[in-house]
Amino acid sequence: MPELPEVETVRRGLAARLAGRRITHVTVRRADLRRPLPPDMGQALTGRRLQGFARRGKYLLAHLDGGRVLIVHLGMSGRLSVDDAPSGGAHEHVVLHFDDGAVLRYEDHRRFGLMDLADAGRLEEHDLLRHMGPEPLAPDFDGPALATRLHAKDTPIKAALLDQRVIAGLGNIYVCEALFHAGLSPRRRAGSVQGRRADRLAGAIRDVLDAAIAAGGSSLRDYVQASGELGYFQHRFAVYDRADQPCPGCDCGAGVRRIVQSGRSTFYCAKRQR
DNA sequence: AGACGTACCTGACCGC
DNA sequence: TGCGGTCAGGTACGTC
Repeated sequence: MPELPEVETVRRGLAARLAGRRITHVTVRRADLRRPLPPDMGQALTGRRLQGFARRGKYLLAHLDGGRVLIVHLGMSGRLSVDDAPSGGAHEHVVLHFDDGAVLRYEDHRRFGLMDLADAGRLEEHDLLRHMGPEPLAPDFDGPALATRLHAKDTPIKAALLDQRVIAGLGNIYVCEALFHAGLSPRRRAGSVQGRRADRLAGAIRDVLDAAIAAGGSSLRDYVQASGELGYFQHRFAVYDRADQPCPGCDCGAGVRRIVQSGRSTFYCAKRQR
């Protein structure tokens, strides 16, 4: 689910509501997510103040006073929402209570998400983060930076962009959308995306992510903003989940095509994407 | 190196 | 109404 725009939207919502608040109580109802929660997590969090929220790719990073960082990944169905009373639902796995009465709930019905603790000073060396590729919204991300990552890669560009070591934060939706806006076929060899093609793709990635963040992300099944509101970028998809429908501004007779690459659905327009 | 299948887990949906 | 099959925004592993 949650790809970079959804995690970024949640990050902003949590920062606005919880930065500076102290955690007074932690309830762990299920510790077996994709990997077990750190056994000492409740103890490590209780009494700590949340200094701020950062993001690396699809990972949310909650910085605590005392120099530790709570790392959260939402997997496919993870949801972080604040201010509501705990629902007590079957998939509410972790609940944090704050000194001003706020309640942060982590729900994840598929349990593909994870949480871990790290030292702030060595965050970049953490196993989950150290192999991650560049941030597509960083100021120095551009065509040449992307071209370097793709150089000599003998795999379809679709698969390369899903690889978090190549570029951080993209998932199935935004890869499909960015390739459409760049006019590049998902089947094209990654290594052939150089020069002006790489410029176009880097720009398309940035534009799609910016637009999705501005829309509060894409709500398909599980995703909501930290406030509980839905995102609405799903109404702007050009190709994702639009098989057999016409793509915007295109007179291709066949419409959007769905194929399967490395086991995942890919949506594209065979006329406009080469 | 990379392609591919499989696994993790639950729920929604579709056809019968 | 129920059942089986398929699919889903992610990632990690083993095997060829």
